[in-house]
Amino acid sequence: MSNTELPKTYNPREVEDKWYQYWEENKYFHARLDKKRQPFSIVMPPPNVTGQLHMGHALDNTLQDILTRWRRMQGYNALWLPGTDHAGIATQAKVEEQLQKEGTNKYELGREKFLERVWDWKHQYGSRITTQLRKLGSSCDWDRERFTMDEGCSKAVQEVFINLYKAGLIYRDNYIVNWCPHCRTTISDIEVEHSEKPGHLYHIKYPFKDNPHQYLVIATTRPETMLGDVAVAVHPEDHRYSHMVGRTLILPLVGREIPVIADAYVDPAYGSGCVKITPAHDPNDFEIGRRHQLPQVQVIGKDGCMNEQAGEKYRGMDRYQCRRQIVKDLEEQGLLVKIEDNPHSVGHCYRCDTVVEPMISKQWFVKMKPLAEPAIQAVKDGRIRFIPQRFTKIYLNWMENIRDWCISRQLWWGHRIPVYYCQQCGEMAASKEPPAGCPQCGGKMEQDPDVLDTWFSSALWPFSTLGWPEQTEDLEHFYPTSVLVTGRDIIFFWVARMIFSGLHHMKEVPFKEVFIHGLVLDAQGRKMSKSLGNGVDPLEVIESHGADSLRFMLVTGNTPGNDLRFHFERLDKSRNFANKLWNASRFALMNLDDYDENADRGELTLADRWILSRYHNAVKEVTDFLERYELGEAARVLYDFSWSELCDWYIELIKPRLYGKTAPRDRAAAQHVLVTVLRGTMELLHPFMPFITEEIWQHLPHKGESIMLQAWPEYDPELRDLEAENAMSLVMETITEIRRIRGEMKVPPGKVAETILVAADENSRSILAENTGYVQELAKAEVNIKESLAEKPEQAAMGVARGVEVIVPLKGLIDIDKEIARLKKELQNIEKELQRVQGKLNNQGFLAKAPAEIVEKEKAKEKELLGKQTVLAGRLKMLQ
RNA sequence: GGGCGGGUAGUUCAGUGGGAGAACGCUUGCUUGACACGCAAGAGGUCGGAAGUUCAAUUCUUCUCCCGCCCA
Repeated sequence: MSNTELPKTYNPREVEDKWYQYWEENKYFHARLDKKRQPFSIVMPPPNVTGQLHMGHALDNTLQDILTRWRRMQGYNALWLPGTDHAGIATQAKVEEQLQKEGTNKYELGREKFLERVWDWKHQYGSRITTQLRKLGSSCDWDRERFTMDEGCSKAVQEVFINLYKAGLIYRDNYIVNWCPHCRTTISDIEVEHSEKPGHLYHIKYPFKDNPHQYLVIATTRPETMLGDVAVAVHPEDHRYSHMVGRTLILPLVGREIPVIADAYVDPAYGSGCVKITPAHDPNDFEIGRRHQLPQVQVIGKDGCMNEQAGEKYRGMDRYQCRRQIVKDLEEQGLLVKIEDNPHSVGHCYRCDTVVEPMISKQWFVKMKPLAEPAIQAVKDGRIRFIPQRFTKIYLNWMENIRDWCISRQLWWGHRIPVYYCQQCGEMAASKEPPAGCPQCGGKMEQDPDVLDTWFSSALWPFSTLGWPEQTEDLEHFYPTSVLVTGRDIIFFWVARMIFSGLHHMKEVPFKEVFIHGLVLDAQGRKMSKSLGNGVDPLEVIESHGADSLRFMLVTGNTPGNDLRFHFERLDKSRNFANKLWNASRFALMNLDDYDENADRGELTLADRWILSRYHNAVKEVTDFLERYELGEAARVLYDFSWSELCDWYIELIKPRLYGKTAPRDRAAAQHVLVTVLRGTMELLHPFMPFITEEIWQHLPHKGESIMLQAWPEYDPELRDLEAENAMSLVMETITEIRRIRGEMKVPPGKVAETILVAADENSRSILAENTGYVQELAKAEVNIKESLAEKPEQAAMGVARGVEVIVPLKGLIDIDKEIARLKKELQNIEKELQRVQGKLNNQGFLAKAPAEIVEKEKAKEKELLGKQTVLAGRLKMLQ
């Protein structure tokens, strides 16, 4: 392809799929096990198998891909292991929805047929999200793709369950759990989201049995639960009530006799100081009930409606309908004292937002204390490090206050609990295979109908995906993984559970570092959600702006751990950047027809030495920032370097040489430096923008099959050339000064401006003398350098750059008034600066205590300012 | 109630114990042999408020106000 045929604007759609296919077909993502090389491994947080890519995934996977591509280029044996999650409730709910549309339901189908339907669903949609991850450019090892319900992961789940069961760390108990009446399953404590809701506090009279005219007033937010009351509690030291402890009350509407008990849990200041106790429908009451051996009366059923224990009148009513009825009935009987407004926190199901019903139920739990202990230790002693560090505290605080984990779910889709119950004697046995018969009586055994919490299997992800419980080579080489990248919203759900699981089953941490990122919010700062309809579809963005732009936008202008608002303007910025890179390369290619790497080259010029120095500075900074997980800063360095230094200056500076206005050897040198720096810049940018960098790199002179297999650019201190940087900035500032004067004095763009540069300093003079070409070319100026100038032309505009007087004679063109105004303003600024600097230099404390180099710097600054002031003030005087 | 994050240019956000930055927007001028998704020049900020530490604070400490999140 002829290079000059490259289109003017970069079109990502034409190249992205092509390169992804090329990479994947050539197995460049595949991590061939190589024990000689240092491993770098990441396991991908598995998205829901039937889900769709959202911005959160896009961010999470972009970060992982950047780290993986970078480490791979650095020579690590880099593995990024992808996979999907079976997502119990979510997936089951989708299939149930489907069935409903067909006019049937899972019960009609039966468990087996239903599960077939879910697998069908999984097969139909399971590749959707992985295809979408490819669109993003994810360089994960698809040969090792896993699924939480595949054979290996399922084996790991069974193994873990049985291990924990045998160790006494899994138990079954009748306990108060969170029940979602909509999802019809239990959920764990962290799956309950609390939110403040307007509500009421109802004050109700509970009369004494021995004296119906005497009563206690209790306060409750949920009057419907009174049907399940078994006691009224007061604080033991509450003198108002303590003498009543032991007496009996008659529960209104029900007529049940219930005792007055004393418990320190009661807050005497809340409500009336008397609390009704409903062990079956409140976690705190449950605990009190256990302490006092009270009965448990369950009055709300699994459908969220009142059951037969609620009494004939209320039975079948929905809990809220019942609440209204109870209030009405109490009022009629004169037992309702008052109703107060009382906003309070209500628990909702994280999946469907239904108000959760606390309920007593026989469920499986993981005993957390013994598991949490080592997990706390691993983070405390630094075997696992959180980035940013502040998440350490959040993690520890949660781990230290952890409660047992309810792991059974009343679902069909998931890992079925590997426990069998004897139908005859009730014996219970945990086993991978169905037992032939009861070990006690030989009776028939049946498996527990419930499945495990989805997070139970994802907790094993870092080792189950590497082959555990088999002792595979992958496991040996890649475990523990290097870093886990995930959102701050699943630290508890997932990160914490992987840590204790890894420590318990592998005896080693699952990862050494946890890189936490924030959430992608909409432009107004709201969480993107389906119900709000404010989500931005990454695939649409990729379609319109390209995956590289999306990726670049997601990592720039953001700090680790902080949320990120999605602004389309920022996307444009990234797209413009991609286009800039594209055009810089297009320009390079238009001037490389005769490029020969081994051609006889002229000496490097100042511009060459300068850009090489700046490039190596960028190499160092980018690498350092990546090491520190400052991905946004690394990207910023590359953006600034590419645009401001490489494009705006270097390319402009070498144009005369490329256009053959100087010796051919000079052209060859310019070509060489341009190719070197541009190619290196593409390599540095490749982890961030994999597609466009590959496309450009392939067009540039190169060796090798793909940019992604290139060695990461190495910082060469030999090429850092501070002298060149210094000299170049004098040239650049001089050019800028002339341009400014031209602009302000309205010198026509085409007109060459005669310019006198007066430099008393010999070094400056020689730098300018050697580089007049640059000034002439970029400032369109005819330059005349002088050591001093006795007679300064009156019809001229003037400025100072680094001690060099820049004089542009403008006979007939100059607007003296304008020049005077400008000089005055500049002098004012200088005055202000001088005041600050001299204030410091006159301060004895500063001179005595500040580091010598700082003092020197301030002195140099003062000198420069004074020089500038003298020149400009003199000029002003002359014009006035 | 406890914890965390944020408050910096008109807007969205970086950043820092020693001369306040970017993008977009704005003003002015440019079809300059890569790019108008561009080039050049420019205007614009008491870095939320108060006190303290320091030679020096936008940056560190304390208090305080506002916004957001998490936990109880």
